[in-house]
Amino acid sequence: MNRVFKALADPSRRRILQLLREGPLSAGDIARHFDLAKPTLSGHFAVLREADLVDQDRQGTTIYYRLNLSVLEEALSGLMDSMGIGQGESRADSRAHPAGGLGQRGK
Amino acid sequence: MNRVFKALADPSRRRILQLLREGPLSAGDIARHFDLAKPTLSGHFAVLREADLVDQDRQGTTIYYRLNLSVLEEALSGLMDSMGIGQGESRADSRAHPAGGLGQRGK
DNA sequence: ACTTTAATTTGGTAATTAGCTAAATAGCGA
DNA sequence: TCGCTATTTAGCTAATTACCAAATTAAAGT
Repeated sequence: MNRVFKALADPSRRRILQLLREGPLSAGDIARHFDLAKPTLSGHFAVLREADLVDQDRQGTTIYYRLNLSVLEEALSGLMDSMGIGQGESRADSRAHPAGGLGQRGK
Repeated sequence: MNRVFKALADPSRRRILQLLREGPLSAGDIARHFDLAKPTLSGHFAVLREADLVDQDRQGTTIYYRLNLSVLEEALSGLMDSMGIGQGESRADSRAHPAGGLGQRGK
């Protein structure tokens, strides 16, 4: 879980996860979206894999990465719970935050 | 927003935010919960302040830190949206994640 | 066996980070 | 002003990180 937040700390890695949201992509496909050398990207993939945020899946000579959404969800959900975000009768007199914060979002 | 995720990458800092959830605490109060030197904690406070995750409020000789929940909420919410978490008809054939993910949580 | 293509591993550098001790600053009360 | 308490700033080190170019591995096709 710490690894997940460490992984999320880098903008390139967050970007990779976003790209993967539409479906699996090969390392090369992803690389095309960045201005970084492939080894650099490869390093980012390794971090994401170690955080279990993506799964690898070799197919011939190309390797596909697939988003592991549940791990991300769990980490985020865990943090939110530990912070009392989500449904938490806004604890603490920390100058109550108006409204329209998180909670139940979207349609 | 990048600063927020960078700030969240460190476990001590996440812990500080959690402590602050119950209400404002002085630097010393917080320090008591850790096995770290005060200057080290002070550094963490600075990171949290720069990410705007906490506000400072001097009162005499002691400085109180107060959680800025809305900034955290916005960052998390932003990431979730960009990832399609929350209400997103689980896009991508990425082996649909069973159920009970995030979404609308809590009572 | 050789070549090509896709991606990773290796090895190295510069920048950042987390931690420390010691010194400085800030407010307050005697 | 002196001294006390609370916290930060300064200065340093060790570890980690992001990046790259060059070399290596892996899978296929010729």
